[in-house]
Amino acid sequence: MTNKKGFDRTESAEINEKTYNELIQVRREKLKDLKQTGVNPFGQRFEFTHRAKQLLDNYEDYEDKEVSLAGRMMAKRGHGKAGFANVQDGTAQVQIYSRLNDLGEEQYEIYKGLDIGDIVGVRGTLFKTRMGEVTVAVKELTLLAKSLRPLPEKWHGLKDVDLRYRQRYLDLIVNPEVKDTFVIRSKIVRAIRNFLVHRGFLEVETPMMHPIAGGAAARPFTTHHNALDMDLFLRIAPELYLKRLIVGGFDKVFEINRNFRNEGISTRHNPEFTMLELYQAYADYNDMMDITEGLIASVAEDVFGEANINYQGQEINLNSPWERLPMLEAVKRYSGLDFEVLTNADTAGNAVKKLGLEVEKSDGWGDILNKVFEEKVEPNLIQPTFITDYPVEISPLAKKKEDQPQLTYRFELFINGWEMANAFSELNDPLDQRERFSRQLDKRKSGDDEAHMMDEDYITALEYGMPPTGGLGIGVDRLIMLLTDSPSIRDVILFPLMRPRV
RNA sequence: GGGCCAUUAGCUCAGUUGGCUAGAGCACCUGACUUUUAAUCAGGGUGUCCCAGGUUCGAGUCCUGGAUGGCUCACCA
Repeated sequence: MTNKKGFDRTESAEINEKTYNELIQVRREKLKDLKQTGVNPFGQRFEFTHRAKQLLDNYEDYEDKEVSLAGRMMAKRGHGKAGFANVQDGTAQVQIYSRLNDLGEEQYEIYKGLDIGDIVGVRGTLFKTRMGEVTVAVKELTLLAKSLRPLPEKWHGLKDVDLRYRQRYLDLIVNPEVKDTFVIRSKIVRAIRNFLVHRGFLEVETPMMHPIAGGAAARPFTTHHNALDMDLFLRIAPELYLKRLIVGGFDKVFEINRNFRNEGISTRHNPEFTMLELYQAYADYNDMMDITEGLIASVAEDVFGEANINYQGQEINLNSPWERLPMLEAVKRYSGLDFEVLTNADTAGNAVKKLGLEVEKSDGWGDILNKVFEEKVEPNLIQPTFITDYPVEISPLAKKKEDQPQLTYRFELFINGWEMANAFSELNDPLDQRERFSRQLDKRKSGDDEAHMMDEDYITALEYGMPPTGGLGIGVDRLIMLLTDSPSIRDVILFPLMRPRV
């Protein structure tokens, strides 16, 4: 502010300053004072000997020894010529005790001027107070970064969910359980990787920008490449690229990465979400059930030490084996309708209308079956359940069953009523695949903009020959919600999509 | 997109049937206090009551429209 040459910047800064509220202005004044006394409010690298959690957990090892640590000041209690404060680093909070006698006039003045939120480095000896709290008696204090804005309230934390998502860094600073959730998220993803790598799967990365959005029924985001003057889609699934790799001779591959779907937002849907997909040559959907069961139970064991979990008050037992229930049987069990008798779209449609469900003219037998399933069966599938043998109309990439060609070797896994995984014996007949894509194109023409596009390049790959293959997709965010007992997908995504603030 | 709900100080929240100059705690400022811990004690209120209209002598409060968010339904994993 004293720089005469920077006239414009100085002036606008001063105008801005007037609009800041008092709390921010006070901190800016302190910043100015610090600079004037020759203290750099935004310091350099600080070498510390310990992290807070180490000191708390192993107090006996460090008692009366000199330690140093760095972190953010989260609370401050003054006592005249001495004071306590809490410093929070990446591991925990530890108390520090600063006395005028130990620090000297100059440093103690700096300490007194510190605000909650400031980032400091301290060096001193470790002791326990009368009340038994592990504390660093500070000998030397270094300001590493001045904080110019007040933190949210110390006792209630930050509750406004809008602010929590938009300013996740504040959420992480003041709500410790949020940090825990994301640490667990990282552990879960690592456990998945370990599980698969140990079983010989190769992690690969396939394109996120697709000329044709395929591998799922969903509306894509569109974008544009300028140099090629080409429209592209953000991927809705990596499936077709991973199967090209199976054609190419990678027998076991997986990818954990983002998919993008241009659809509604809810507590279980974010436009970008993390998907695990894996493919294993010479395997089928039964093998995929074994892998799914093993993977989820083992991840829970790895991260929590047990496979019994509680989600929002609901006990869920992830120990294998899980029920494997053909869709036709599931529908019979929960709706009373027998689709082995209702063998065409008309009779099935009439029966379903009696249940109060709406049927479109374009719906085939399989679409109608699926509607009944979603409406009557899904909400009942709380404990892990594999629903097997999906109708061919809604499974354009799955191999038909040899004995029941209206069905496919496909399953979905349901836990807590949610679809958690989707898998099938992959369709490797290029002629059948072309036929399926054509049916999807018909659906597109009749207004279904989630139906599959024709992918000639993928069919060409199949024409070179793809071994019989089992493929599996698991919604990683939902798995994490379940395992961390989080009610909203936004609680397990660091920066969920939000409308920008005006 | 539909329905319901919310929006008041930096944060967490009160605010009655429409009625004085809009409140509390934390945070912040001044002073006291050298083992406190939601430190304490004395003093200080820092505000576009989400926005724009309207009704009224008078609106944080009632009405209309809008913004943002939450829940929920629809679509989807």
